[in-house]
This record gives sequence, structure tokens and C-alpha cells, in this order.
Amino acid sequence: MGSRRHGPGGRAARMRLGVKSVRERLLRVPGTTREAIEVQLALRDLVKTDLVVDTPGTVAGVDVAYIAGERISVATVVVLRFSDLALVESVSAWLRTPFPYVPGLLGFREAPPVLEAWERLRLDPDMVFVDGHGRAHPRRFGVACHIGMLLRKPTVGIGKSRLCGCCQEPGPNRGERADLVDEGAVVGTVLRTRDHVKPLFVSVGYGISLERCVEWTLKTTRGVRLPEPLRLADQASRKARLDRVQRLPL
DNA sequence: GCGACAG
DNA sequence: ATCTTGTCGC
Repeated sequence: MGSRRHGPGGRAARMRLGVKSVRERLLRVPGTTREAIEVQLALRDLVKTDLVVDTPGTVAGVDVAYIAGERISVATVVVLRFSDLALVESVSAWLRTPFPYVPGLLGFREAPPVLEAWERLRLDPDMVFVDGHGRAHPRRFGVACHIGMLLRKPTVGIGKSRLCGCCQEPGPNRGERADLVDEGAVVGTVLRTRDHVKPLFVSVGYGISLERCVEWTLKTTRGVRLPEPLRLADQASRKARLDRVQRLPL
């Protein structure tokens, strides 16, 4: 129990900010892009990779849809049983969109509505899949890190297209991969989840290793390119969006 | 100055 | 992300 092994993500960093302050910074709507970037730089080194993780019992998928020219955000969280990927819970919440879309600052836009939905959950998922990059981000703090740190859950970031970094073309078959390298660092894995289909960009969101992220991504993907938690979240998200339009038309 | 740029 | 019809293919 020495005071030795406290890296950048440990006690020292938390004492500089305070865990409460971290939550506030993650949820406060920045007034400028400059301010948003400063928050990311202050929190990037608090992204843990060593949370205690057993094989998850349940896994969540989160996604956000937009209405009326993006003025309203509809967030959805689905929960699946890890063993058979059966859907066991689905909740949604809508919010006035808090922040514009700016590449690299997606977390400030999607975290508020996602938290709103998350708090309506009856279950407490063991891990989370987020639709967007984690550390495969110019400042190593993509939306998956933002949401993972907020929820304090092992989180995987899944991007459908590249935000930063370079990579070789992975082999053509499911399971084949290539490192995603940005400024000399491996920030993610370009992973083929289906034969001859465009690969996904997998990266650490929060709490776990990149290897574990890849493992869980493959274990939750069947038949289609996207992992089941995200496929179902995407599907439920569109339904929730339609429900919202019909109830409170614009 | 020009191109790149998650969802 | 969203706006949008049909269409080519397994």
C-alpha cells in the first residue's frame, strides 16, 4: 500500500483537480473551442487503462440521434447480456443540443444527453461501447474517453472512419488488424470485423487495454460490421428520434 | 495558403 | 449526424 505507484492517472492528478471537478469539467458546456481543448488537455492523462475487469455480464451501447437540424439530441443506451447478446434494457432521453459539431470536440456535444439517458437505466452495465473514437484522437481524448471517464466504466471507442493517425490496410478477413499510429504512438487498432468489409477503428475509451477492446469488439460482433451493442443502440436511437418527433412536433 | 476533419 | 428512392446483390 505504498504511495509509490501513482501515475498520471492516480492520486496526484486527482488531487490537482478533484474528482468532483473532473465531472464538472466533463459536463460544463465550453464557451469556446479553445476552452474545450484546454479541458481535454487537462484530463487526457487521467484516462486509466487498468481498471479491474472480469468477463462482463452485461454490456451497454450508446448512440445519439438528432432532430430539427441538430437542435435536439436524442441519446439512447441499450444493455445486452454478454453471453448471448440478447437485449435486456433500452432507455432514451432528449436534450437541447448543448454544443455544435466540431471535429475533435464531440464529447462536449454528446456526453450531456448520454448521461441523461444513463441515469434512467435500471441495470448497471459492466462495460460500454461508444459510437466514436477514444484515444484515437488528436489530443487522445475522444468522445469515448469523455463518456467513459464520466461513467467510470470500462469503455471501448468504435469509429467508423478515421479522425487521426495512419495505418496499413489490414488483411481482408475478419479478425485481421493493423496499428493506428499517430505521432509515433499506437493510438488504436484498425480492425476487420467482417470479411471484405470496411474495417472499424477501435481504441481505448476508458479503463481497459487496447487488446481487451479488440477482444470484446470481436466477441460482440456477428454477421454485421458493427458490434451488436452499437447496432442495437443505433436502431433504438432512430426509433426514439421518431417517437420524439411525433410527440412534440416542430 | 491548402487540405483534413469522429458523429 | 441528417436530407432521401430505388436498386444491385447475397
